[in-house]
Amino acid sequence: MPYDPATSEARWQAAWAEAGSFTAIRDDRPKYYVLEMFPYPSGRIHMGHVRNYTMGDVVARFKRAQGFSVLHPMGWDAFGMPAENAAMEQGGHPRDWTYANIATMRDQLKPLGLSIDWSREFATCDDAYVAQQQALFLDMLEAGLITRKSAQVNWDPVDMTVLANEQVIDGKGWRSGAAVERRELTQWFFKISDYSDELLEALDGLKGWPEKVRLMQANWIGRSRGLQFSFKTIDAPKGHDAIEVYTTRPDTLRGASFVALSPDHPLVRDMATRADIAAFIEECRKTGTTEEAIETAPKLGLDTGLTVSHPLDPDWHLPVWIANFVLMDYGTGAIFGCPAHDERDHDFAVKYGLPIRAAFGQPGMDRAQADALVADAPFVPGKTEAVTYVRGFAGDADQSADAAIGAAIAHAEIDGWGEGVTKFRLRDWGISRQRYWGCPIPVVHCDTCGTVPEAKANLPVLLPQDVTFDVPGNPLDRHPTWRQATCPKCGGAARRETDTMDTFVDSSWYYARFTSPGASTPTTRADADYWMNVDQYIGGIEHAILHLLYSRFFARAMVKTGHLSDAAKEPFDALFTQGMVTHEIYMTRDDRDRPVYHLPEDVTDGQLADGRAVTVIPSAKMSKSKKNVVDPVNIVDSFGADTARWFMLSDSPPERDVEWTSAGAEAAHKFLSRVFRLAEETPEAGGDDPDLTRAAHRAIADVTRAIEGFAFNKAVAKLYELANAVGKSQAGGEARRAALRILAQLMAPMVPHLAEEVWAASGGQGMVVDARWPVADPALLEEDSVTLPIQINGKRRAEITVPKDMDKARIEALVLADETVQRFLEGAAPKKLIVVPGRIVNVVA
RNA sequence: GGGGGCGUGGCGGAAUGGUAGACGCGACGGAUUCAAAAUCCGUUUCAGCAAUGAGUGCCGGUUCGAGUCCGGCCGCCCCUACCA
Repeated sequence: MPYDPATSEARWQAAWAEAGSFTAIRDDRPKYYVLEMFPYPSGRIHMGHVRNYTMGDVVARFKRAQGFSVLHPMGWDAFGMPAENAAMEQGGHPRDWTYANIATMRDQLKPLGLSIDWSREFATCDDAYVAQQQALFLDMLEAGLITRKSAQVNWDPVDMTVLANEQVIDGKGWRSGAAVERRELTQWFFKISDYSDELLEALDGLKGWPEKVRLMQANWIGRSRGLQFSFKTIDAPKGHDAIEVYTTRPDTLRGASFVALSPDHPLVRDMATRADIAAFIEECRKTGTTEEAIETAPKLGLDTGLTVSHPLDPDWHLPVWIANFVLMDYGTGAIFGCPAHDERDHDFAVKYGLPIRAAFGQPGMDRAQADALVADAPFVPGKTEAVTYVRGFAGDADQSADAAIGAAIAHAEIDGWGEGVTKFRLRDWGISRQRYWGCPIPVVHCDTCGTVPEAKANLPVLLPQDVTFDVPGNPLDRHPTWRQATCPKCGGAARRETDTMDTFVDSSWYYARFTSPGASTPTTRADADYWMNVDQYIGGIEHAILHLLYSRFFARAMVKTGHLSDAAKEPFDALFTQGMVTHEIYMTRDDRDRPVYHLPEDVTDGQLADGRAVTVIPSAKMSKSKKNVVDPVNIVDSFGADTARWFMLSDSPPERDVEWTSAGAEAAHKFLSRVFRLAEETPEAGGDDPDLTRAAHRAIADVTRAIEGFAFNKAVAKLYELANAVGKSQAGGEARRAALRILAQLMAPMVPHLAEEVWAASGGQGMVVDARWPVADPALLEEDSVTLPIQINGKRRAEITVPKDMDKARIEALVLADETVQRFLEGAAPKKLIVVPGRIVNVVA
């Protein structure tokens, strides 16, 4: 019987489903919760999904075999823009589009044979999920975790919608192409910044997370210590007696040469009646918000004519400028410029002819030398380096910047003109979206009572079905009746909030919902307490910051609102970030020399069907635009799921990118066919083979260690070795079948269907999915004799094979008697002889 | 600018400070076949017929011994950024 994954994989999947093998149940086994980041239902699964879910499946099946009660669920991150875009482009309704996509993708995912408890499946757009997310929102609102405030947004005047930063391209809306405006809107915010310090401090405890991700989060939270103080203004408009500034470098205060305000600063706004200032603000607005634009934008400034007095010397007056590089939403929107020790300030001072005065110089420099040092370029040494202050005001002249900053803050606090402040880069999380396809924010606006939370009894607030997308703007806004509501407080007429929630909200607590997906509250504590935390979370590095940070915040919010216990405030014990699936890119050029890309399946040996040669561009992430995509469905159809799974795990370490090649896929399939044949064709003759038994137990130890260390590529290599050992062995009958059963068990987490075939063919009891993970016999791991390499002066020159417990003295004697050693020693005695038992011998001549 | 990571055969990649290149791909040779596919058996870091020599981006250091540890360069990749 040939290896026929098409029929056998479906058969085993049915058998597992029948047995309920993957239904997660609370019992007295230790629990293990494996979770892969759930997919967006875009319409088709891609190779990245296959890799992600295969890795999770290896862990889930492995832990299950080791006796854990495993929770391994799947769901859909189902709200979001693409559904609305599809409705706009092709008509139809976002809901229909989404659920149709989910059905398609579920059908594509199931043939992969993942050990998922499908009974827990949900989509974040399900009414039940919306209901509980809204309940959670109300609880958070009550707990003081949510606020409503005015914020600047990117507004697309044509589509009449708010755009995310990444949807603004060159200052234009990505869809409409219209120039994006900045608008002030009142928005809902989660008060994540209340947790800045805690979210930062707790990173240290996340031992199971990659260092890199913890660092990225720490940088994102961005804690800094500095001095906040004000400059007294002279002749400023009413209400602006002082300009508040924040600085992390108060030690350079006496090197200040100007004060600069953000174009959005309140003082600037109040002065916008002046034509030159209004024009300047307009000019700054025009500079795009894209990275390139910011990077290449020249420093622009406008002298307001105002002056301020220096806090250390009231007679010292500094000019007040408006500068395009000062951000309103960091610090106070105003800075003092110290050109001597800041690159931007230096550029600015040179351009506008402002003085450049050094606060410090190289150790030992005097004031003139220090000023000369900074004339052409700023002097910005590390904060721990010793420098000499030539315009200092606190602490010794010779000290590090760190010491001087501390002294400056202390000085300002004692004198009473400033205070030490810790600031964070992390800002509150704005969740209002002026879109239809998201979770409605469950509040109403009442003329009498103001903004009022919807009553829990009235949840869920569901989206209306009768909407169209043929006109720009939010369909909820223009719906004839949906907005009409009753105020839960006074019973009067009220208007429903038409903003929906950012889809990051949906994915910030789905892991908790999986512990009791049908509950009529967000979670049930017994289930959440049993299953949380997620023991192993697996997903892409692209979610290193936002999704994971929001989830950490949400877990804390759920603790505060009683939906999780304190132990779950860090929801993910261990995190693994897997690499991408890449493929070569095949390109030709059209008659106007524009690139034309070709699908891998249309290219054979570097040629198209019509014989034209393609240019091969090095591997990159699979993307539709480059056409370097391989559809998992095609692979599963032609080779079977196990081949796709095996390939995804072999070759490259899981955290690195893996390049999909057709040769590799064929090789994987060839190997699996060979394993299948080995199991089918077990000869009865031959009897025992102690070497094979040893190889099997060696493999148990190695594969177990490799899987535990997320080194799936190494586990695969060890399985090749065991399969090769079986193939070469003369063992027959039960001895051979015993080795094959071990092979089946060890391969089961990776290629579960084939493993069942091999298990059944070699006399395994029941299904391998229910077999307990094998344990290596320590006695079989020990070799009787060892081969010791002999190094002479660190170079390997010979080797000896000795019984494994031979004592050092006898080994030394054997080494010295060795022909090669004698030749190198030329009769002399060795200077030194190092014997590392069981490992190596080194002769120092 | 800031932060992080990585440099090992033709390729993907192995290697608790202890035989560099496991395992796989590719290539080459052979068996089988009328022939091919499939399969099986070999060889495959480089130079050399060989003995042997060289070899983990470059330079230096620590060590009996360095791909691995330390210092300095070079190159590539990723993230992040006018954050005061």
